[in-house]
Amino acid sequence: MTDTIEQKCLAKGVKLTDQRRTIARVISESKKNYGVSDHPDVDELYKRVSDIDNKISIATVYRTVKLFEESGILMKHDFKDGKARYELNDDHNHLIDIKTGNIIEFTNEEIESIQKKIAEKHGYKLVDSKLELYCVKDKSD
Amino acid sequence: MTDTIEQKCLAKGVKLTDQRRTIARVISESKKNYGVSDHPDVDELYKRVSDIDNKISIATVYRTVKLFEESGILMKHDFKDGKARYELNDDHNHLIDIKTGNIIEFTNEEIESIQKKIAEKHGYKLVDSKLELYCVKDKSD
DNA sequence: CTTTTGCTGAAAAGAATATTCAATATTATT
DNA sequence: AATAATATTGAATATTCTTTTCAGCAAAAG
Repeated sequence: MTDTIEQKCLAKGVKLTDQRRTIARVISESKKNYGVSDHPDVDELYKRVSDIDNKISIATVYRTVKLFEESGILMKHDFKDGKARYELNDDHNHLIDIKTGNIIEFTNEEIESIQKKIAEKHGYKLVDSKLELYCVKDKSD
Repeated sequence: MTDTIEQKCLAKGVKLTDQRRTIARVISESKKNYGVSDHPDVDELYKRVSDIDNKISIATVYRTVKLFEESGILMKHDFKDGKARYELNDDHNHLIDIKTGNIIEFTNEEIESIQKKIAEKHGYKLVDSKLELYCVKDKSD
């Protein structure tokens, strides 16, 4: 689960070209460089990618995030603002401040285990999940 | 929580015109008429609305679902297929079969209570949440 | 009843994403 | 290594979904 995108591509048989490797690198490093709650949309990814290689087209960025998403490497989010946002699919959840748009990431084993049980109860196997908590700052602070 | 859309609009001060009432009715009745897992997109809503009143424009459908969503009456979903889908905001969750697209609805009090606790732990109050389980049929059946 | 405000339909505009196509790069086959 | 087959890319165009503009109509306020 702590594999790099490159390792995940190898494991899933997704071919990595120079462009894809650059895009993968930008996504991998987005947290490191831009803070914990960084969820770049395609346009933002394109900007960051262009800083490294300005020959890469936005069409390739779209094609690549789609490819990575379909391979289960990336997770696509909406967060109610209309644009797709991408990040590594490492099974964490999001708490979204609906006033400010600020995003806090969290994981919770208890919820994960209940999710699995619910899937099983319906005759399914859980492959992936998405949990978003839309919140406002608590009065009592 | 079992109010009709009309009652919710009244409670929230959203004015109901004939067109909005028709759209509200179509959304309210979508489950009844089309099955439990019915999550119409705007185009589908427009078709159903047109069957009742073919003078209503698609612009009004877009305006109305946006209005209802912003008032917290409707919930907007994505389900990884790129188009917005709307349904009454009654706090249930979704299990999505990633092979067939079939959707099963469920609620779980245990998860709800953990969600509230997580929000509180971060100094927030939970307003709304969205949980999606992406699954495949279990081999053992 | 007149004025103001808001809603609507039709069309146009806008934004996000997907696709076409010729050029280039990669891989497989001799 | 040379050639043939296949896949990927950039640029431009097309498509899809959604929003906005604007003139006419309806509702509410004065």
